[in-house]
Amino acid sequence: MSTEPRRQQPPNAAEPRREQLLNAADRVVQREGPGASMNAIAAEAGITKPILYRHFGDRTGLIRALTERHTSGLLAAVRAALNEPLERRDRVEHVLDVYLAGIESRPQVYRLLTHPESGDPAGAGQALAPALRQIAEEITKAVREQVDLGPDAPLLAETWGRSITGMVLAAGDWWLDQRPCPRARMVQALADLLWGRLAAAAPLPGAPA
Amino acid sequence: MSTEPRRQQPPNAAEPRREQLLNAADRVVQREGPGASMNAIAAEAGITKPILYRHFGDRTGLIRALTERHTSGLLAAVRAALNEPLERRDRVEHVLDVYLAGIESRPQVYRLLTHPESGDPAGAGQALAPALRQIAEEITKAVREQVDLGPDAPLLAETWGRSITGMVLAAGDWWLDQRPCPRARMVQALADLLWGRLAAAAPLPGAPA
DNA sequence: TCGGGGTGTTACCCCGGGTAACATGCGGCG
DNA sequence: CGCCGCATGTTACCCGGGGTAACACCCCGA
Repeated sequence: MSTEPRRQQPPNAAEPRREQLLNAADRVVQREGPGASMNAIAAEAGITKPILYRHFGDRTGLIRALTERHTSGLLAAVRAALNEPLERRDRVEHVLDVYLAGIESRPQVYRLLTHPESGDPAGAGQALAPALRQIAEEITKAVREQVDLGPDAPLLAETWGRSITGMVLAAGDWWLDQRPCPRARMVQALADLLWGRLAAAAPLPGAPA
Repeated sequence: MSTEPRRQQPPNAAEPRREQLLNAADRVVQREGPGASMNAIAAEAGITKPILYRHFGDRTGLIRALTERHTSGLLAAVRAALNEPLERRDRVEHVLDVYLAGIESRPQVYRLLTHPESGDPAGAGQALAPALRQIAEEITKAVREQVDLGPDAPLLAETWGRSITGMVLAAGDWWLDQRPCPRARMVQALADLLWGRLAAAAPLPGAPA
């Protein structure tokens, strides 16, 4: 490290240091996944650890900053899709498509977003990473505002927000890993599930009702 | 450690050592969550690390052994519920109830089961822990065998297996953390979602279709 | 000219996973 | 009886990763 001629990028004063560091972190995470070490990130930035800690406090601070950077895009896209003036089924399909397209285009970033990253002491092991929790809340809000669910509405909206997020997370993860079908078909499969196609389908000959 | 009179449990030769060690690990995990250190587990067993490594290879080996021990129960319960001779809606509710009851009764174990635990090198960051993947396969199988879905059946069954697992994971996790309602109501909310209640509900006054 | 803030370094601590090497107790067998 | 082998156990260590202390430098503005 110390023998190198200091930096590839000429000192670009226009870009604040913090951004440069995040860029470096980004590169490393793209390359090595969310488990990248602070040393590796520092090395990529051409510096040493303490500087990272000065800027971000601790590792989770860095990861959070990095996450927020990418979250905004996906979150905004999902939010916009949720409010598209379309027939409900079309709107839902659109949301699903936007989400899947988002994770498809930057898999490593997606891993970062979905990684619980935890290390929590004793207790709340959230199954949904913060970025996903925001999406869940977005869905909850949309359900609450757009659909008439009677007196149970608040509970149902919250439950469904989490549920749908978890459902799409698991399905998207598997889809990204296996690529069993084109995106459009995946969207259909998920929308069909939400539309009760499983519940409505006829039973097979030898099976129970 | 070394000053202790060696062990509480009298040497019960009938129970193979491995089981005793797993019991100790179990106790620690119940107490400290899935992040428990090997040192802590060894201490609980009244021994030191190398013995653990002799028996389980590495940490993931230990965790896997511990997981398999608990998985069988929940998995068997879910499988049985999936084949209960009931009306479909009742059967689904029963499965949901069995799952929620299972995670409710032993939260720390549940954390263990759902924790991806990863540390995977570059790539497949499975959103579903192995134990949950087994459940997903169980659901896939049930869907494939019980429901007529036409030519797309294989794809739909696999997609839905993962989807439903992820959905219930996320919802169950949140429910366990917040306890927003009794279990029976949660079961209803989830079954309603699968039955397309979101899709079928009337739109609210000011909202899009 | 002096001070202070941002940038940088080396060297260290602690902890947790994982291992090497050595000790001990005990059952079986020549 | 004596010896072997094996499981059980130990101490002491390595390594890598997060995190920090202490010190050095450069530049700019009062």
